[in-house]
Amino acid sequence: MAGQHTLDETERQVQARLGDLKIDFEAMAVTSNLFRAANAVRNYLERTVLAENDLSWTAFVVLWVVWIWEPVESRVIAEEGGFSKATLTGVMQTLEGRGLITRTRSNRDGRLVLVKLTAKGRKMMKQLFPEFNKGERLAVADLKRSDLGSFADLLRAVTLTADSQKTH
Amino acid sequence: MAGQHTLDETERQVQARLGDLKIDFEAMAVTSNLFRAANAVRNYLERTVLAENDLSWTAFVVLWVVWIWEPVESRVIAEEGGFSKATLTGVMQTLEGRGLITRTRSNRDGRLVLVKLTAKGRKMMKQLFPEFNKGERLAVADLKRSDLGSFADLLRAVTLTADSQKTH
DNA sequence: TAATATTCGTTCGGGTACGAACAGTTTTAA
DNA sequence: TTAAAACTGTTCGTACCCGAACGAATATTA
Repeated sequence: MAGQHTLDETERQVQARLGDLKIDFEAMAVTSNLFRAANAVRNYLERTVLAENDLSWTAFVVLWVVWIWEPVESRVIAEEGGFSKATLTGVMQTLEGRGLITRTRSNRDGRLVLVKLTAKGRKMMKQLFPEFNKGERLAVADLKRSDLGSFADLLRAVTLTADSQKTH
Repeated sequence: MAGQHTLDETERQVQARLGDLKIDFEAMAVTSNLFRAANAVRNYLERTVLAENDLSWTAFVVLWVVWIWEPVESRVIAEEGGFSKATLTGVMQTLEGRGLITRTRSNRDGRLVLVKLTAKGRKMMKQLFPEFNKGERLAVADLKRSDLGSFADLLRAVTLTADSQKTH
């Protein structure tokens, strides 16, 4: 997945196809590398820690959000995890079938569904999350420790900007 | 999708569930924000520029790689785009059906498939890519221009580290 | 040369992933 | 109070998305 072509070569090819149209290559490099990085980390964690527990990435995110904030409403899980309600319904059906979470309709507001972990789900997360975090640590192991904070800030800024565009 | 809970609050909840087990919260923040950012940018671009041309994210990536490097072998597209060969086959069938790409078996090596853009595909990319790049520029518009280079470098470093773990 | 191993793209099965349409619930307005 | 509007989670249809198994082609080895 590490692009085998150099950045310079790519820029030349783009310009050859667009004449002298102005392209923001720095922005292009950021988004391109953003997806390479996210994919690489995700694939790595899916193939190691998560595969051992037979969990997909999304299933893990759902379990994580519920683990931290239970009891939690479906809409919060979708928003926190960054996927649609439709996706969430399917994933939660799988997780409920495996006895890892429970869903109950709220008494206070009949539209809401409250999600909790079962004892089995809680036990799994207590063992799984520390291993997952070890994987996260490995993924950033080659970065300078002092860069991590500002790195996270840059990523947060991108998220805010992109999300704000969404509504306009 | 912007997490409505503060980072501090999340850390407290994690520690409450794990006792004094050591967790690398900085690594956690980086990977968590990495996925929020990638998702936010992807959703934004899919709903605006790509939706106008009825293209999925993956379909666009395939078209982009072919546009730049045609004629190009399937395996290169998969590697460059960061998805599996199985995924690629399906997406290319769709794109071929829409008359945007062509696939021909290589004479030199009968295992390889060479992919090219049709005139229609080329015309689409020439109009589409500049718009897509405008979206990329907007996504990083709130970052300091001088930070973009090092930001891309950090992302590249994460990719390299995660990919190298893959083989071990 | 002939058996073996490797590489490539496809197929298959199962699990995401989304927007749109929907039914049920609650809130808002008149 | 009732009609309209807003909100929540599910279903539906379609398109990804992956690992594993596969068949065909090429490379390697003896």
